[in-house]
Amino acid sequence: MTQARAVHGIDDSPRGRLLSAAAQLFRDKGYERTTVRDIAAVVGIQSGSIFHHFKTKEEILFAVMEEVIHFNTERLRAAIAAEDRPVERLRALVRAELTAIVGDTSEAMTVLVTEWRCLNADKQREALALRDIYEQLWLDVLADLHKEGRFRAEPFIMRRLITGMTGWTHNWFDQSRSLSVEGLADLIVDRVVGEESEEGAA
Amino acid sequence: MTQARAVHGIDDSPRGRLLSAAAQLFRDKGYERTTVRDIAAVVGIQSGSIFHHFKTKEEILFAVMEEVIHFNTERLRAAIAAEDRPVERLRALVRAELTAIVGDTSEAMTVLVTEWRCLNADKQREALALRDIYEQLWLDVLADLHKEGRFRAEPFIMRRLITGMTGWTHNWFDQSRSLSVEGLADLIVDRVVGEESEEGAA
Amino acid sequence: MTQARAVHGIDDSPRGRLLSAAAQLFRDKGYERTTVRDIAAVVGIQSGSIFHHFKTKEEILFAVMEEVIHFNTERLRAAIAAEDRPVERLRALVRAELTAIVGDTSEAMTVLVTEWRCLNADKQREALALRDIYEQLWLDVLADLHKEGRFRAEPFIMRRLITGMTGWTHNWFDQSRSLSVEGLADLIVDRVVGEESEEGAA
Amino acid sequence: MTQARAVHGIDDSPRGRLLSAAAQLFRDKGYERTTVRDIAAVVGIQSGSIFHHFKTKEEILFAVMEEVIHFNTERLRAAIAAEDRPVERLRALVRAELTAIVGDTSEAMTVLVTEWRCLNADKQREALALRDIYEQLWLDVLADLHKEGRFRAEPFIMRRLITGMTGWTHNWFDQSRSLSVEGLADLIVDRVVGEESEEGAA
DNA sequence: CATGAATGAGCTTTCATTCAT
DNA sequence: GATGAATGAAAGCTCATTCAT
Repeated sequence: MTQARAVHGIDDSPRGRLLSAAAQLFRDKGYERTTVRDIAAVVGIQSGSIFHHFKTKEEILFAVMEEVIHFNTERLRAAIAAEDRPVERLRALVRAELTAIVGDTSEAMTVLVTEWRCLNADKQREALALRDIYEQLWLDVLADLHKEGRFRAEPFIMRRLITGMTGWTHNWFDQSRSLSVEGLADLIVDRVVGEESEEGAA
Repeated sequence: MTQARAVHGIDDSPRGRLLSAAAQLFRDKGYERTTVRDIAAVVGIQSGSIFHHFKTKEEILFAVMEEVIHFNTERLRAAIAAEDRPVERLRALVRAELTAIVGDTSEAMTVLVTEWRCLNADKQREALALRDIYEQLWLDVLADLHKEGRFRAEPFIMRRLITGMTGWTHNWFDQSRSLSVEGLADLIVDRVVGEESEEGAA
Repeated sequence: MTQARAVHGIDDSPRGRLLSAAAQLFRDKGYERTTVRDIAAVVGIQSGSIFHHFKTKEEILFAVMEEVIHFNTERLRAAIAAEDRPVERLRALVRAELTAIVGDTSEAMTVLVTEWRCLNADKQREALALRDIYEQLWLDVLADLHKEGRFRAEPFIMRRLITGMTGWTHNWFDQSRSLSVEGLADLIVDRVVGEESEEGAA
Repeated sequence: MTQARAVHGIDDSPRGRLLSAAAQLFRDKGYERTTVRDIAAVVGIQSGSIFHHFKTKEEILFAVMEEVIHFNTERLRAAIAAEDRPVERLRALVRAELTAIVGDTSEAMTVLVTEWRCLNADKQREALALRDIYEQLWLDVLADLHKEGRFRAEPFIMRRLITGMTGWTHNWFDQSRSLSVEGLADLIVDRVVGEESEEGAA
C-alpha cells in the first residue's frame, strides 16, 4: 500500500482517493495492465470494495477523464478572464495547459490522451462533448489572433500544432531542470505568433 | 481472415505479413487488446503457429518498432542527402517524418508512440538506442540552423516541439483534405524558422 | 421498490413482507439468481437490514417453505373435515392442492418444489418432516378409497401420480381460461377413481 | 476426478464427456451451484479448457438439453412406428418417456425440466421449438384416442396430466424396487383410458 | 513448419455477510 | 432495529504459451 499523491480537483473522499490512485497507475502502467486489485491496494481497500464506488473499471477511467477535463476547462476560463490582449490570453492558455500536463493534473492529463481508446464508443462521445468545450476556448482566442494577422494558418490547424507541442511535454519536460513552465510557454507562443523580440529588433 | 495492407519496409514473407497485421491491429485496438489469435486470423494461420516466428507476443511488438525505426532512419538519411541548405534539409526531414506518420508506415509509427510502455525495460533500452540514431539526424540539422541564428531555442528543445507537432498528426491529419503533406510541412517549418523568410521571398 | 403481493398465511410484519417478496422472487428468478439486495429492494429496506430478521439467505428460503407447508396442511385438514365420503374427500384434497399451487400460495408452492435442492441436508430433513404430515393426510384418504376398491394401484403410488399431475399445473394452468380449478380437480379425480361413477350418476 | 457415467446419445468425444459430466452435476447440484471448475474436474481437465468446446457455461446447458430432446424425440418416433393400435402407441410413448426420465437419459431429462429458467430468452425459444416437435408426437396419438372416445378431456390437457405424472417420477421412482417401468407405464395408461381389466370384468 | 487442444495464471465482477455508526 | 461501506471468497471467462501429432 503506497500513499497516492493528491491530484488537483479530486478531494479526499474514498472516491477521490480511488481516482487519484487510478490516474497514477493508468499513466504508469496503462489502463489494461492496471488491475482493480492494483488500484485497491494503493488505496488500502479490498478489490471488491471498489465496486461500491464505480460500477465497472471503465467507469473509473471515465471519471478520471471527466474530472480532469472539467478542472482544466475552469483553469482555462480563469486564464482567459485574467488577460485582455489576445496574445497574452494565448500565453495564459499555453501556461495553463502546460501546468495541466506537467504539473498538478499530469497523471490524469496523460491518461486522457494515452488511454482514450479504452473507453467504449458511448463514453468517448460523452467525453468528446466535454473536450469540445475546452477546445472552443482555445479556438476563440486563436481566431482573434488570426483576425489580427498574427499568423497565417487556419486557427484550427494552429490549435492542433499547439496540442502536439504541449501534449508531448509529458514525455520530456522536467520542471526541476533549467527550463520553467513560463519559459517553455513563451517558446511555444513564439511558434504561433513569431518571435516577439525579433519584431522588437526589427 | 482479411488481407493485411502491405507496410513499407516489411516484405511478403510469413514474418513480414505477421508484422503488417500486428502493426495494424496494435494501432487499431492497442497491444493489450489485440490477441495473438487476432493476428493469426488476419494472416490466415492458427495462433500456435505464430510462435514459430516469434518467441513471444512482445517480440512481435518489438519487431514492429525496430523495423519501422530502421526504415524511417534510412528515409531521413536520404532526405538529408538530397538537400544542401539547412532550411531545406529541415523541410525534407519534416516531410519525411510526416510521411512516416500519416503515410506508408503510419500504423507502425503510431504503435511506436502509443504502445511504447508495453515493452519491458530491456527492450525499451534497445529500441531507444535505435531511436537515438534517428534523433541525431534531426539534431544535427537543427544545430546547423541554430548556428545560423534561425531560431533561438536550444536545438534539442526545438526538436521536442517538432516531435509533438508531427507526432500528433496521426490523430487529425487526413491526406484527402485540402492540406497536403507538403503544405503541412511548410507550416511546421515556419514554426521553427519563422514566417519572415517566405514573406521576404515573396 | 415494488409492492409485494400478499401471500396467504404470511402477515404484514416486516418478516412477513420479506417472505412474500422472497417467495415471488425465488419463483420468478430462482433462489440462486435472487440476491438479498433484490429482496430488500422490494420491501424497501437496505440489504444489511435483512440480517436482523434472518441469519442467512437460506433461512429465508426455509421459512418460505415452512410457512407454506403449515398453511396448506391446515387447508387440507379443513378440506377433509368438510366431507364424509372418501371420494368427496379426495375431490376436496385435489381442489385444495390445486388452489395452493395455482392460487393464493402459488409462489411459495412453486419454490417448495423447484428450490428444494438449495436447502442443506439438515433443513431438508426438517422440511421433509413437515411434508410427511401433509402427505399422510393424502395417504389416509387414498387408503380408504383403495379399501373400497375404487382403484387398484398402491395408495402411495397413486399419491405420487397425483402429485405429478397437480404439481405440474404451475407450468400451464391459467385460471383465466375456460378450465376452472373445480373442473380440473374433477378431471384429476377421474384419473384416480375412473370416469364410470359420473356416467353411473348421469 | 470422478468417472462420469455415460449418457445415451452422447459419445465419448471430449465434448460428449463434458456433456455427460455437466448433465449429472446440473441435476445433482443445479446449474447455478455447479461451477465450470466442477465440470472440468470430473472430466479431468482444467477449467479454461472447457471454453475450447463451449463458448459459455450456458452453452453447455443448452447443449445438454438439445441433445436429450433430439435423442428422445427419435425414441418416441421409434416407439410409435412399432405399434398400430392407438392405445398401444400410447403405452409405447409412456414407456419411452419413463425410460428417458428414470433410465438412460435421466440426468439430462431432469435438467431439462429443472434448469429451464437458466436459459436466456433466445435459447429458450430455440429449445422450445425442439420440444414442440416432441410434444406433437404425443398430441397426435392422444388425438386418435380421443376420437375413439377413450377419454373425455381435451387431448392437450390430458398430455399435461401425463407430463406431470411421468415428469415427477424422477423424484421417487426406483427401478430396483418391485415396480418396473412397464408396470408403471400400464398404471399411467390406465389413468388415461380407464382400467382395461375393469372393462374386461364388466 | 503447422496444428489446435490443453494449460493455468490471472482478470473483472458478484454477493452473502459483517459491523461501526 | 436500520444503515451502507467494506469484506473476501468465489465465480465465469480470457489468453499467451506449450507440445504431441
